[in-house]
Amino acid sequence: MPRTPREPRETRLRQGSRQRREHEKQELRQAIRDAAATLFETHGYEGFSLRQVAEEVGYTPTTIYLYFADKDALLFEIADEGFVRFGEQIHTAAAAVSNPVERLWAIGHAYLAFAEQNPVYYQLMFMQRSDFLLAKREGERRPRIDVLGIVRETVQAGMDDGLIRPGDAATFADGLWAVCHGIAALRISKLPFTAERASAAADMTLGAMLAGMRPATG
Amino acid sequence: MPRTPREPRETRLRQGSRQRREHEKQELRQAIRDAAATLFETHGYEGFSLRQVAEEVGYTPTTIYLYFADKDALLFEIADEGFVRFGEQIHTAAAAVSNPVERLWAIGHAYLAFAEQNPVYYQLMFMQRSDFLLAKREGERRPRIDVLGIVRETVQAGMDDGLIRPGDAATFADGLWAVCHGIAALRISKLPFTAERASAAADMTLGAMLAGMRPATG
DNA sequence: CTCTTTCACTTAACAGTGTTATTTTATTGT
DNA sequence: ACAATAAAATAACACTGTTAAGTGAAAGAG
Repeated sequence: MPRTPREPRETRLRQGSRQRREHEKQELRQAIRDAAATLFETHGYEGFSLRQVAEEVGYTPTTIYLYFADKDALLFEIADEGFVRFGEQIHTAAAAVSNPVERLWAIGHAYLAFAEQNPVYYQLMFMQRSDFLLAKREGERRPRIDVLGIVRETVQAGMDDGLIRPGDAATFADGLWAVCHGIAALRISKLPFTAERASAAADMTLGAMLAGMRPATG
Repeated sequence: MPRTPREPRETRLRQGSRQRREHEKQELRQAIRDAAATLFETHGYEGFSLRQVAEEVGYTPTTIYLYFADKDALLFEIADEGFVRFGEQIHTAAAAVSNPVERLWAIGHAYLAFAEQNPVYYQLMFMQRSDFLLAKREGERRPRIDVLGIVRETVQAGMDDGLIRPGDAATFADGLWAVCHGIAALRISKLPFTAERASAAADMTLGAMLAGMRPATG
């Protein structure tokens, strides 16, 4: 039989109560986060309001500040969820293909698919608040997502394999990112850029770029 | 001697007065427009406020509404000035080169130069309020600027000359626009995308694209 | 079981924003 | 000098994010 601590029952009760309260707090925090996410997705960046979130979740606006530092912090958490989803999709798409050039193609299309399927999130993450892209979370050092890193490594692999003309892999990666971002951004902006047109432009552009990146003796 | 009209002096005075008043009105309108433009350029899209414009120009906020329908109308006029400046720069750059492929290169660099030199305007015109791009002004039918048209025609000319692989000129144009917009947008977003890096990416990307667009037997 | 402290939450308020209806002021026409 | 007209200002509404102060209930200590 183990020795009984000094105040076994009381402390246990105390801790249980604390735990329960903490749990409830996290639950409300999650509820706010969820309400904010859906409200953001329907109303968009400009129409997103803290007060509406409070209304939706059934509390006064000031209560939000007990769980989030300010509007930006809440917005950042929404973006952060988008970043992990984005990262997963890019990663699985990249992992499915071994040939570096084909992998670049797959990454590009996964990128554009995310933008097409989550336009409001893409807008937040890469257009209105691209500063979030580099913002490090509490404690973490490196930013949440590193698409550019994956692309750069893949380009480098292609160069090593002789599939891509030698050069600065980082610059190639920048260019590929710019191409994808450009198509995604034009598609999302309310220009007469239909899904078909964007898709055609993407295939053409990525194709031309990857073709242009081939070694001279191709 | 010509016959005197019924009320020569009075009507002339009347007209003069009216003209003067109308002139003053246009002057104030212009003053508002100018103040708005500079204020917009310093404070950016999000920090741009009608009330600050009124303050700057020395009137109450409501007076602005006697000259502009609403904030959007004022913003549109600012954007519109940007569009004409942009159009001029693109046009002169395009006119300086005859070879279609070289002209595409020149247009691309003129595009990026404008974005680099007028980031706040570019942001308004092509990022935050790209809907202005298609909005037709009072009376005019077609939208203010048609970069895509120039690019498309140049691509078509390149195809006709056998310098560009046959295909859909519109899709090629879309792709080239996307590339430029992507680089400009990434550059403007506060990412660690220095001017040199953007320039290198631009040269590489446009180069690869134009190379990839060459006929097969190149 | 009572008292005190702690904590979640609300109320009230401030400083802004765009926008509208109403009222004052100045200018013009008769 | 007086009436019509146009320009500008006041006051107000409905919002926004955010902060300081107050309230009420639960938790901890004696």
